Amino acid sequence: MRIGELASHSGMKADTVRYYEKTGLLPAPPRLPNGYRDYGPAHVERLAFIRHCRTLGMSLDDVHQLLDLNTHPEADCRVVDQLIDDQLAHIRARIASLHTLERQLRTLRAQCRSDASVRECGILQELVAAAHDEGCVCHPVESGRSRTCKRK
Amino acid sequence: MRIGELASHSGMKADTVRYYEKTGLLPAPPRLPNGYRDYGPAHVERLAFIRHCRTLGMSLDDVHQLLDLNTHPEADCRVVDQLIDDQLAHIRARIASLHTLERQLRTLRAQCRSDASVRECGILQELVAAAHDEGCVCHPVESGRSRTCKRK
DNA sequence: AAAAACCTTGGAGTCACTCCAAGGTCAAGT
DNA sequence: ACTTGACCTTGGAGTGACTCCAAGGTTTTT
Repeated sequence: MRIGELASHSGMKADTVRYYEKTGLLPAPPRLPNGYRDYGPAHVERLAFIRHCRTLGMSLDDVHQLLDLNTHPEADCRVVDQLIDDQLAHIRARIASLHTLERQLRTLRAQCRSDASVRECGILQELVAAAHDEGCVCHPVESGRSRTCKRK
Repeated sequence: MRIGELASHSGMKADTVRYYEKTGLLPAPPRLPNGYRDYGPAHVERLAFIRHCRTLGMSLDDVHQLLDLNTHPEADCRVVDQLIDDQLAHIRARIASLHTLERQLRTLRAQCRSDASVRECGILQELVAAAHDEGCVCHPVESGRSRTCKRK
């Protein structure tokens, strides 16, 4: 099996496969007489494993760890456990911060009348006001009273 | 105002400020006789604008566009509008995919008994099963009947 | 026989910084 | 006067996870 076939079989580019080989994630396969890489079922499987972990958001470092664990089956399962827990915590934090961001942008978006020129655009005025440190709609101060971006 | 003062005032590193200058986002300031950069209020303001946009998740390219728009106040406000809309769509897509991911990892995490060795770890078995293309708990096939990762 | 589609390598580019080395400058303390 | 330490300068390399390119070799298809 040549690299292109392996790649398309796994839904990645040949470049990516070569990159994984370079970083040691995928072992170098034997070569055909013409120098082409010649992959077998073990490579397909390992690549599928990597891809699956990647779709779960793991870093290549994480995947590397898991693959190493596979060769030390006597090790403690809690390592795997912890890795997944860390991943989950990371993702939950990201979701929370994206929710905040979405709320901020929604507020900002509501400032625009769309038929105006940039000069009068509520969004830009807000953004500039933020630069003046005057408070803005997207980052309101909870305890303060001046919640708008309009100056003074 | 020297670069360190400007940076700490804006909550970034001096390196970042120099990087912004190199990429043309922040205009190069005059220099003091000793060669140090000498910043004024205009730089503080522009940097605050950049920082605010960055906390809203915009790319430096986006920020660049907005800063350019500021110098063409007769342009159509819809450009700004569209930029924010794109940002919002982007963020919502990310949130959705992270939610999916979280569900997948939660399912995967539930496979582990924690007191076992790696050899018996449900998580690793699932991940390996995925590599066998056998279906797995984290990526169930909706219409199929074999929903578990156990072989056969 | 020619063209298209593959393969090889090495290296550069992406994004938004971050860090480092090697050196220059300046104010405060001993 | 001297040293320490904190700042500043430049250029360049490193990060993650690829992606793209050039320049060449090989295989398959037309």
